[in-house]
Amino acid sequence: MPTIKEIAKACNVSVATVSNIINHKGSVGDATRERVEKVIREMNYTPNYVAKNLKTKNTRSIGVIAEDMTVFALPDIIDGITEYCEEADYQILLVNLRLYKKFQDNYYRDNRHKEIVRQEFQKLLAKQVEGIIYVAAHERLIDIIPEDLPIPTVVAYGFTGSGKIPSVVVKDIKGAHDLVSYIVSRGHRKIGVIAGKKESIHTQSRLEGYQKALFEGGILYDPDMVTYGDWDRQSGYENTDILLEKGATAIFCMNDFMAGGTYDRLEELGLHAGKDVAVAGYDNREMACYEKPPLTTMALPLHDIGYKACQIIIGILTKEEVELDNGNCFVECIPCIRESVNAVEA
Amino acid sequence: MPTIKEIAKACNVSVATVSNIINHKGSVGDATRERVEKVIREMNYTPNYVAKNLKTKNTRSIGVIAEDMTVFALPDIIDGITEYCEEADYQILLVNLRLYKKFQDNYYRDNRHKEIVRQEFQKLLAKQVEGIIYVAAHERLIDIIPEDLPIPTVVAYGFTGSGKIPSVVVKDIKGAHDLVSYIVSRGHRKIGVIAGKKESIHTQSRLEGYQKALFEGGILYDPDMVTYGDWDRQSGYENTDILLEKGATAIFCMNDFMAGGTYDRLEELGLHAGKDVAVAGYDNREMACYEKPPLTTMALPLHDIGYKACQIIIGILTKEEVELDNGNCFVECIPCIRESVNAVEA
DNA sequence: TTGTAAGCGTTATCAT
DNA sequence: ATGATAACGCTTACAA
Repeated sequence: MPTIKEIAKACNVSVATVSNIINHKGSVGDATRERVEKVIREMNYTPNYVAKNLKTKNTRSIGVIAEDMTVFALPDIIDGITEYCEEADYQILLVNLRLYKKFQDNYYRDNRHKEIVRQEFQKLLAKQVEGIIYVAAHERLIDIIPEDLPIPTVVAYGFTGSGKIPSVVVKDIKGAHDLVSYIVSRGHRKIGVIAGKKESIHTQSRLEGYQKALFEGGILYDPDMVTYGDWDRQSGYENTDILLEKGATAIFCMNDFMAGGTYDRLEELGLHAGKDVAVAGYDNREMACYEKPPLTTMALPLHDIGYKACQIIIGILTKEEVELDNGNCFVECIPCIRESVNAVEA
Repeated sequence: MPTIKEIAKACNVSVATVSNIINHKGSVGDATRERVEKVIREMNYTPNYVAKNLKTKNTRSIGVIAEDMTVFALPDIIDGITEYCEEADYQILLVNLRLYKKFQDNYYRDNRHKEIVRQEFQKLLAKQVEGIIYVAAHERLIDIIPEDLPIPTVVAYGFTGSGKIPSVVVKDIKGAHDLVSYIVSRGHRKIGVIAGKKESIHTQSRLEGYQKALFEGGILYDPDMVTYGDWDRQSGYENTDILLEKGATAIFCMNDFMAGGTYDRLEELGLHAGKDVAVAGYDNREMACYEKPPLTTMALPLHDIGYKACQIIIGILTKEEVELDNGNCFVECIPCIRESVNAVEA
């Protein structure tokens, strides 16, 4: 690969002139410009960005640290990041922590991963990225981001608690609210819920959304109508009976898998989802539209989360900061109304 | 961020000494080493990699060009790449072409994307990556890789045809063979197939595997027993009747979605998959294990494809080249035997 | 054991 | 309009 020096020599001009031509700076005569451009094409010259970056002290690159690429939310979030990067002409340095594979399910309680994260930040810093996006595998409090970083950081799909590090998260309260309001609008008054794990932020927010929707519908909130699962299909299956016994005509499951479990149990009981009992899920996983009947659910705005996170970080870099709500950016879910929530018969 | 010069000054030593200490080279006195290391820690110094890379002319980074991150195969492939990179201490520069979103379904017939690809290779070259992995969204002939690249390239999940650019692909023939052999071993002699699109490499290889398995089982190959779908659930549904009329006791669908369609039709007919008719899929998509009954299928070795691709490219860089079969590396599928293939009654 | 200095491929300042 | 040259932060002969 030729260098700018060789181009200069081949053209009998100085490197400064070649540099000016490449970067459309200064003023150069038309004749020399054409001559140099021709040689550049012929010799297939591309400027060495690492040299350029050293000199200009900007790399136009941002680091993306993913907790685990293979978790369902991540690809879409990263896709959103790459879309914004493409528009803004930034490059991405990708780090995949593979936390699930290394530490299993509750890696985030394992202290070993804190040190790993610290090291990765350091490496990215050494590579001179201009900002870092940390992508969590599921929403929770992310308190392992070094606070004294010389470059901006934002966390996508997780809260930071810190006022200094912006986070981009799902507008879960509104999502659940809208979904349950829809169920109410179909005439249901006895709406059971199969929640996720109690300590999950998703669970707490979605429960709040549920409560708001009930309130607006003038429906008494009965704490006994909410059961807790563990996000797995089996736990949806198991909690269904409890809710049915309490007279629920509709069941709001906090994810699609548990809704699938509810479908299973309903079928066993000779009941039909979307006919005898209304069922709604959350997340809009791939299987949701293949269930019978297709499951009404809330799609997570994953792509937009990534897009926003990137917008925020590049906004900080270019001083065109985007507005935040107390350090957080909330992104709205997209309702997927399908056939599993029947209208209740009068 | 301090530079090596500042560290040197703060320690009253030369930059060479500091450099030697950082890189564990040359010989330095214990006293100075400790003093310098202490200052490095105190001043929170990290070497600037872009300067280092400029000097040493290696970046220990490889470029990964993904046709579209959001396609189901990609995250696992990239996960495999990152795993190997982590072991080998290489970094990843990620480019997401977003081809599906830009050009819809048959983007690869659209000539515009060739120019895009060329440009991305050029950019990566400028960034001084040491190798490039091109990750296709589905297996097919990839003939758009520039041939005269100064760095090694490999394509993952696609064939190159060129002897110069290695490709890593699924051992589809064996996968289909093993799956169909299993069906045969369960006593089936009339095995229909719902293939994918005719021009797809996946379709052709899996058909060959099917034929081999029949041959080994001493079963006549009846071309009328193979129907062609378009990979979508609906086409599985539609082709089921044809096969049933021909007396098939088992149906091999070339992907899980079409197998889902077959389930749907069977249910309508009052038949039970895994009882009245055996059904097998391919790919092991997320929904496969949630079907009723859980679908027997072949898992694609996506993670291994990425891992291998990365191994090959770093192998070339380190001159420890890995062995290839005519420029290709074939990776084996993993059978997922579940409950959809019943034993035929005597 | 430690220091000096050249050089990696650029950009940018200042002359000419 | 063009050219010399210093500088970016580092590594690496080579010298001391």
